[in-house]
Amino acid sequence: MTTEKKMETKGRVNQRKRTRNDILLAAGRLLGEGRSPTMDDVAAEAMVSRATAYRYFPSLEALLVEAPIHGSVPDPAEIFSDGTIVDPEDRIDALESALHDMVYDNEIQLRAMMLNSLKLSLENGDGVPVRQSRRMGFIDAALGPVRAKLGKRSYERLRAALCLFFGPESMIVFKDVLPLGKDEARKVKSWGVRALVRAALEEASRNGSGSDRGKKRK
Amino acid sequence: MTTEKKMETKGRVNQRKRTRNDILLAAGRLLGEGRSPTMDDVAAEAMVSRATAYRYFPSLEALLVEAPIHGSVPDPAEIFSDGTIVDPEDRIDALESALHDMVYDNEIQLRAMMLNSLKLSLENGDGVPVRQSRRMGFIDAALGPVRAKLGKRSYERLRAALCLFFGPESMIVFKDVLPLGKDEARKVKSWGVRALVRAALEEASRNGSGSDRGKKRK
DNA sequence: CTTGACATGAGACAATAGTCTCATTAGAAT
DNA sequence: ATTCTAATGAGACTATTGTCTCATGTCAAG
Repeated sequence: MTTEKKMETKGRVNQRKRTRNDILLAAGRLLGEGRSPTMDDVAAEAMVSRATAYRYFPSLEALLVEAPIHGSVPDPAEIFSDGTIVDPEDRIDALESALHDMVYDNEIQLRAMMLNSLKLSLENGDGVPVRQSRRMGFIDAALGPVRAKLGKRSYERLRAALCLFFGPESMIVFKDVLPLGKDEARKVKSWGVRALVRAALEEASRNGSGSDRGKKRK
Repeated sequence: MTTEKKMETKGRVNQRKRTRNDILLAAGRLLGEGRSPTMDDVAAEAMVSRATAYRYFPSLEALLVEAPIHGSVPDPAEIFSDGTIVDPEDRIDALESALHDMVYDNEIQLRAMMLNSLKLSLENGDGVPVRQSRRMGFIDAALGPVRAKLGKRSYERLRAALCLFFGPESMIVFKDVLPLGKDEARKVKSWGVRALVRAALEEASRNGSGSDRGKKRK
């Protein structure tokens, strides 16, 4: 306990980084082939022993969940670099459109990722897994210009609601439950995210301009 | 192959029914305690051998998926039977509140159900599984009074968007991705579904009262 | 009541997940 | 270059899933 130095920058850092990355790449490669690899498979593909793989990842699912998505992930900084899109609704809609294509292009990997994440959560039922996701950053980038207008609580509420529309989970709902095709799903999401942004902005302008005054009457 | 008579009504039907039910009840009991039981656990709880459990269910997951939902599944006809709640936003919100509790009370079963559905969709990648879900009927019941005001396309768009908020998938997003607690998730969803209903109604009243005229300018 | 088909129990078996120990290799500091 | 130690490899070990076989018990038709 007393020797609790920073293990992140201790020892042979580069070697560790390389090994960890090799394992993730190997897992991504196998997942990209549509397989459901075992830990032995991944270790062999990464030319690493199974024990080493377990030294870097606590479980097979934890590893697979972190495995990289192939297919280009759009860079929000790129979408909004030129200030051509200024209207908040349009910005959110443009982001949604880009992510919509990404999600449907990588449907199989994303389904595999969600499956592994669910397995993980069912195995250790106590803790919360907390899946990696970049969607919050994307939404922040799109909403940046109006963030100040909303107040913290209102902004976070909007962002959380938008998360329901952006992730691969929405694809599951639309495709497996409703079911709706890709284009129809896009229309629904476009309408929904625009309505939410509009509602948040209208509320803010009604209650006062800036900060958190007038939280909500309910 | 030729002796492919109806196995459903052959042999000791009652015994089979009782055994199957005992296993399901045992699984539900263990699940209700928040555990993630193994097949041995369920078999022991049902006072049945593991082999028998596998005779009735092809896998542990298949069993858990069919395990009974605890907590009463709210009956939309019951929630809205007395016309006390008339405002559309309030009706949707009341429905959401009831389903919210149901989803969080049965988290493990629902996660198991989603996991199973994902597995099926990945195994036979061609067909669409189409998961069973009652949420459409619930939403119809809550939205009934205003359905005529919206026009078919607008109504279906609203209903599809609301589906993102109502299902267990929203719990996944809020709990595993954001992460947000149960009460915070409830607030976000309450705000979101209200905003969507309001937006749909405002659009309708702006474009003309009844049917489908003025679909959308975009 | 007897009997035969059916349901079940008991347990072996292989595959995989995950843990642990100990020996070996190889990076980095000197 | 040598040396120390962090990183790795190899493999034993337990637990669980899912399959299979065979013996045993029990329901129900006659």
